[in-house]
Amino acid sequence: MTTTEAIIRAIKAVPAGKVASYARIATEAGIPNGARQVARVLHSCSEKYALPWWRIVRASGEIALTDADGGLLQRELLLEEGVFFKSARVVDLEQSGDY
DNA sequence: GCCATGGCTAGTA
DNA sequence: GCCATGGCTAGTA
Repeated sequence: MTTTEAIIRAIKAVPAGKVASYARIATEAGIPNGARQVARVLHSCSEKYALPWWRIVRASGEIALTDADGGLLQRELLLEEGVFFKSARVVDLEQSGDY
């Protein structure tokens, strides 16, 4: 299994209504400091592998994408799943983080 | 705001 | 070199 495959599996394992950080996914995939690999996979493989890309946010809970770039859509998708927000672009990790 | 981090890939030799 | 990061620090209010 390649690291990319491991990352894909880790992303798919995040349940609806929850979010995970890039670092968390990287750790799950066995790449302790591989947050940027997760970013790369999301960028290039989301469509092909039907990844729940909207469930991945920054370690702070903040949505990484700009509103114009998809951040607005991400917020909508998360709200539909019942994810709690602390502010417009920041997920409440106490309630909706980890799993 | 800076910069270390790590695997992939386009593009050169 | 790229990438949808992360953690720490300086420096402002």
